[in-house]
Amino acid sequence: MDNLLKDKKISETPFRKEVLSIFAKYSNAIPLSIIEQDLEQYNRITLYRTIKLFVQKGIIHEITISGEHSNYALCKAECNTISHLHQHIHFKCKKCQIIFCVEIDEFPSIKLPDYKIEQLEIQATGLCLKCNSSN
Amino acid sequence: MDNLLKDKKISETPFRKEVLSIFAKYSNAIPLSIIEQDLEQYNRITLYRTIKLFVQKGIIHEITISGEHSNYALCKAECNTISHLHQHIHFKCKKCQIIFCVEIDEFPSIKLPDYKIEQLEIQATGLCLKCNSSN
DNA sequence: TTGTTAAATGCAACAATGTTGCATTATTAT
DNA sequence: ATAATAATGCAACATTGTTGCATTTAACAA
Repeated sequence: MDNLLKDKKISETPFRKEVLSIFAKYSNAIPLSIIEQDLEQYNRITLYRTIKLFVQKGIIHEITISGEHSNYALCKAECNTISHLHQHIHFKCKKCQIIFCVEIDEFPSIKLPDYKIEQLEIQATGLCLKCNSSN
Repeated sequence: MDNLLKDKKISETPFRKEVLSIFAKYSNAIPLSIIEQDLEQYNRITLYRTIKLFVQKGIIHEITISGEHSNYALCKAECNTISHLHQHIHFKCKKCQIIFCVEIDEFPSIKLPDYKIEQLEIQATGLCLKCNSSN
């Protein structure tokens, strides 16, 4: 985490470090509005550029859910610049509204004759661990 | 198709019928820009309201893919106002760039202990039937 | 440590996307 | 045909995202 920016060969600036620390603080995926809110030195333009760069470099990945703004979450080690391939799904809890990545043991595969499937992205909605148990 | 608007209990207007006919014309999912382009009597505001209404009424569904504008496609019969549950996945071909819904026989299920999964949405990328065979 | 170079930042200005109030027009149901 | 209701489209605005450019900062090498 500390050397993430150096590892990805991009300059370590206070702004980028602050954005990273915000991602680290949350265990779930967050929208730009949360980052904006939490940033000491907030600048809309710099934030857009930072997010774009982080996605490109495989530091974070974008989670898009219909009817919602994009959310972003830190990538695991297996991500790289070219593809964001995950052994996790994106889960949105209907009750607490929180969106997060959930690791799963058996990632499903889909058979589509004559197609070549290179990547799968799975979004699930329902009740998360916490909300499901407190029912 | 002809009675779709009446079935959903919303007024049949020339604008809505034209939007519907554009969806019918394409077999794949389309972004707003395509609809805009194809409409005789285009009005940005009315189009937004129409799309929103169609999604809400289960006439079309939104397909969101990271880094792209939303695409929309006609819903199958099994869709309703409350949930857009599909036995299909959303596929984007990396070569021809076309996004479409593909029916699949065995829709995967995911086991997540202590979670309650209510809906799954699957996006795949790769090569479509056409582009894969012409290689 | 300091100076040089290359990159990041932030302002201004703009482009695109999405929303709302309201008067007008069209559709629906009587 | 007419009254009631809903859809449309304009104006105005809000939000989201982008670009050029001058200034500042970080990285690197002397």
